[in-house]
Amino acid sequence: MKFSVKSEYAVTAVLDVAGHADKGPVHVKSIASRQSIPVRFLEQVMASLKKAGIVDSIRGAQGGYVLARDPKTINIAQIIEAIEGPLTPVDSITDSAEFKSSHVNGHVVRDVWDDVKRAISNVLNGVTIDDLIRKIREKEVSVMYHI
Amino acid sequence: MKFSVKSEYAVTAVLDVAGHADKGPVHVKSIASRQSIPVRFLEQVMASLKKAGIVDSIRGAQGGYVLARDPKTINIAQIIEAIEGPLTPVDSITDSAEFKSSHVNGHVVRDVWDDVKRAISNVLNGVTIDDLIRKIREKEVSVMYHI
DNA sequence: ATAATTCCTATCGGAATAGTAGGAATTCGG
DNA sequence: CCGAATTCCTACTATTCCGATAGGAATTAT
Repeated sequence: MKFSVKSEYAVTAVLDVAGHADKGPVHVKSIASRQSIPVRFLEQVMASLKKAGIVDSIRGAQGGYVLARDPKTINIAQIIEAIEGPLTPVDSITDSAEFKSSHVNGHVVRDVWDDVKRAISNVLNGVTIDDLIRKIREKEVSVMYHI
Repeated sequence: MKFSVKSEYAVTAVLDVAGHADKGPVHVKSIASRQSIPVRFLEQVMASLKKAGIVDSIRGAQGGYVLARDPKTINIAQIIEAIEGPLTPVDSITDSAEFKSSHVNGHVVRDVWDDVKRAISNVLNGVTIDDLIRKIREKEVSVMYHI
């Protein structure tokens, strides 16, 4: 029921990279300072994102990170899975035990849990990085006018 | 993104109590053994459920727990909130900081988070104990025929 | 060569989870 | 009225996870 800060960082970071796609590879330090994320921590996040094939890295001086795919094909579910592992890992604990499915109770409860997961999954799969980038641009424009 | 075992226990226990409503107050020990939950742990769960007004307790010998309300008016969200506190506690961490809403990024991400929470809430609020009891009865019947 | 970067791995403190434990308070049945 | 059965209250503990820090190796542009 809680979202890890790490996932939040991850999405934010991907957005940041996407938003600076024009100016060449984005390095961790600048993402970190723009988004106020601990640099050293963000490094790890980026590593996971890379392993998941969401970003690509360019090593060495003037290196950094770049989106690995079209923002339209990256959704939030993928990012979160990159960080926290499979979103529906067959629910742990009470799973192993068939002896438990003998009390129908447990089974029914787990059905509810599954419904919840499905709901989460739907939301998360329905939002792409591209969607969010657009939203951000809109907001930025409205802020400009506001000044 | 994870559900605590405690919440699972709680729902299961409420179901158990509801399912034995006829035979007078249900005591923790029998719930625990039927549902294979550590007795001492379940005690605490029941205490929370009581505090939340979901069950009532009868103390002393032959005491036990009873549903405090009509099963149709108890939904899963209420039970989980009884255990883990408010389901949407205005999202913590990045909330306090207005300095962070200056990067629009964070804001957009939190919007997604909110959508997820709303989705969870919808599912959980939409399922009552009565619903589950019915489901259980159906399954039990089908099991009977299966024998 | 040097500086800037990603990469790899280890460590750490604090919080949360899941569970255990002791014993007080209440109440029923005999 | 006694004793067994129960809830109640409070503290403790062990393990895991989370957010973060840290050291240094590998890579590469300049």
